[in-house]
Amino acid sequence: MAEKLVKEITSMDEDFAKWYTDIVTKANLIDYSSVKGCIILQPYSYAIWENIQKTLDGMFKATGHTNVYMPMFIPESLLQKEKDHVEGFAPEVAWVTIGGNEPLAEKLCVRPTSETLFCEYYAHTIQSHRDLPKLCNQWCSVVRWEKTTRPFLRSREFLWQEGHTAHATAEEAIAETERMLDVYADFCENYLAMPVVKGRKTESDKFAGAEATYAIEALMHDGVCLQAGTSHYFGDGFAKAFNIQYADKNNKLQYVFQTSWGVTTRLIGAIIMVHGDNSGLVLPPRIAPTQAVIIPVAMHKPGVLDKANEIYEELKNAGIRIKLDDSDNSPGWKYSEYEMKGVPVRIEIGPRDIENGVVVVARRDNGEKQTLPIENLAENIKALLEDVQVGLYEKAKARRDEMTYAVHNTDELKEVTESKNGFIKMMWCGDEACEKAVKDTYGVGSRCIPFEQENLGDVCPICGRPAKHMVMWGKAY
RNA sequence: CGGGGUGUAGCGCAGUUGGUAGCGCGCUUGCUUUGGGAGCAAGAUGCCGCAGGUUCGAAUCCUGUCACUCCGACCA
Repeated sequence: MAEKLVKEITSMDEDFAKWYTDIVTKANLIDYSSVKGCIILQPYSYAIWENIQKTLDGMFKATGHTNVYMPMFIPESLLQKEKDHVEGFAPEVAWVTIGGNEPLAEKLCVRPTSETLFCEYYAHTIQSHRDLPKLCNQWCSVVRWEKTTRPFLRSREFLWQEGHTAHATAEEAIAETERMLDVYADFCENYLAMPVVKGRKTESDKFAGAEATYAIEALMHDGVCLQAGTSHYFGDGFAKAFNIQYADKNNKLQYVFQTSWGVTTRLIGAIIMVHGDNSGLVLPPRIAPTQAVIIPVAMHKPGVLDKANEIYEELKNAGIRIKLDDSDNSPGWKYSEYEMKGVPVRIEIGPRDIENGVVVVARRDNGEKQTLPIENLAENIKALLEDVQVGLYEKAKARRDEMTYAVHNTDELKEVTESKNGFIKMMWCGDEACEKAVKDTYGVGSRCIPFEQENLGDVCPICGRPAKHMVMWGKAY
């Protein structure tokens, strides 16, 4: 009854946008709230976020960072201290102007990001070179009043983490910026099974107030690019605007050098669009709230539920995030439900299996079914989860590579941009006019200047002047 | 911010020339079922997005408005 299964969600090849919104609602990831662009994270997507949080938080702590919490309100005067920063964010800031029944003397911005708050804090607490480096992180939500919104990818309020650090030297701050980008790339590849391209943003695409912005870029199933995380180097620009100074070893006052870096619940959108298929979500085992689900078949028959519970206990004790669904829905219903929810492994157990001392195991990534002995099941399931994790990464990487096109001249650029989506590698002279021309004429923007450069020619295909970098171009969410 | 689409039961949708609201799924109860979204029976559920207007009478026609959604331009 394959027809009946796919009827539930739109085919990703027919209408990718519809497929995406079908999944976020039908896999019970989100619900829409009554405020545009503000989504309800249902238990299932929040559980994914908690796993992301837990893992990343461990990685931040391992690199010496500590968590803090800043207020969610920023006085207008504080936000305005750094000119580029306020200009970049002003168009999408939400303001609080009334407290209780009284108009406020100074309006308060609902944080779109917390650089200014951290700067105020650092100005208060950094006095000596002994106070450095200052390595802080914050888990919170921020608000950006977006005009067009999409669940996870662009909402008006979203959850994220923002790291903010202050260092004695520029070199140290730059090293921090790069280190945290590496942490993000490591996390995306090893936990989310999502290959990323590390690179630097062009001048026009930098974070408001940054001296340099680094990013990891991922490619979605439809060939559209997604910025999955950013890491910014601020130089001493914010320090000068907020007067963050320390006394160095010679008792001379110096400005600090700062960084910030963040990833958001957008990563959940990325997981959906990198791994999902026409049966629904597909979750990498290392991030899946439920790694394996046990579905008892004919569970009213004697011994079935007992055996299912026995297996449940064994797998749970082995450290597998396991769920036993003994609800009275039919087995077929459950198969579809957990496929929709992307649970990596399904374990079926019925009277026939019990008789033979086996279970039927199906993997979500490729649909393969196999029969495994109940003996040593935990070991086998663990190995299988590992297989799925690696398999998902390999599959995503192969697809990304397949959808990455090296372009050497404008004819090729025209041909590629008119016929397909994907990453486009092409040389660039470094002039913003050429960057804009690519965007205006061919509809693709610069995603980043990858750290891993290739030489695809000596000149910029747009203007013919000497090429400076290979740039990754593409359409983006 | 431009262009389209949609608002009717929890969800998905019908609703004819205007006559006072229906179907499927889901939900509740009971029995039978259970290896790919089970069957039968009996139930419950409506500010027809909101506000005006036309009319004896509006889910239906008119005006306004709000929300959601998709496609573009801009942004995590």
